Amino acid sequence: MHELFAENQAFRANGRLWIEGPADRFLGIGRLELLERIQATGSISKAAKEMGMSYKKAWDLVSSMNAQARQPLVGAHAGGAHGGGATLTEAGAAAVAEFQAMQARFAQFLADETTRLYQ
Amino acid sequence: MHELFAENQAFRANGRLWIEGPADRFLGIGRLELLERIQATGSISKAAKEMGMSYKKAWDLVSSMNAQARQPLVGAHAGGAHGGGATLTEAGAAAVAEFQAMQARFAQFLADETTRLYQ
DNA sequence: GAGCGTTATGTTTCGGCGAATATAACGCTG
DNA sequence: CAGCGTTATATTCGCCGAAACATAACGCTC
Repeated sequence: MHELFAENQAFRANGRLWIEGPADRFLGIGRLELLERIQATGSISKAAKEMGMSYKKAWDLVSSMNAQARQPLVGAHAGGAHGGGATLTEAGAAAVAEFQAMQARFAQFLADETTRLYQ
Repeated sequence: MHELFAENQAFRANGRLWIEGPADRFLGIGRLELLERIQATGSISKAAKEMGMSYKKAWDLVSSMNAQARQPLVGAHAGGAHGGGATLTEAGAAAVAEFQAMQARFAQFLADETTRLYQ
């Protein structure tokens, strides 16, 4: 394949990976990062702000994930001590861990394919 | 992970794969199909029509690929016997073959990951 | 009970990308 | 030399998905 490319060896394999259900996307790289930041901040709105995403969009994503999973991945409540908050459920933490592992295997796949481009 | 999903086992790993250069995407599943159809029909406009794509978009894609490759992947000429036409160059045929192989490995990766979701 | 920051949800606005349209040139055929 | 189907390229139009905006409710604190 390297024979095909213009001089500099800056070509590489890249891609996107996700898990999808019958109706909708379930988990992808963006949703993963959102879950990670909800875990870190204890808040959907803080997580959204960190990612430069509107609260509404973040909430829609959380809603989609919770609707598709057998158990909700995120637990949230309005009002109270600091206005409310959100936390990852046990199921949410498990989903994060498993999709991180899947992402890691995908990164290795992409690295292998990039290597193969030049061998 | 299966513990997480709602009843029916309709969840699966899915994704997109492509080769990118320093400035732009070089080859993806859409560009691959376009090249295959150019090879089959001998025409950019026929290939575009088969894919429900405007000629302009198809031509832009061909132009992008030709610009990034050391040798053009598609040779085209206007006028003549049947108005003109386009064919895959030797480099184009090689690119198609190699990216098809990469796609096949990716399909296997996705199948493995989908299996893993339920094991 | 007023204030705060959050969750929760609907409505409106906007920008970018693809689609559609337009035009020219090419070179064989009849 | 008129006609055809194609390549080649610029410009305009339209739509849809994302972003922005708006509003309500919640429950703790002071």
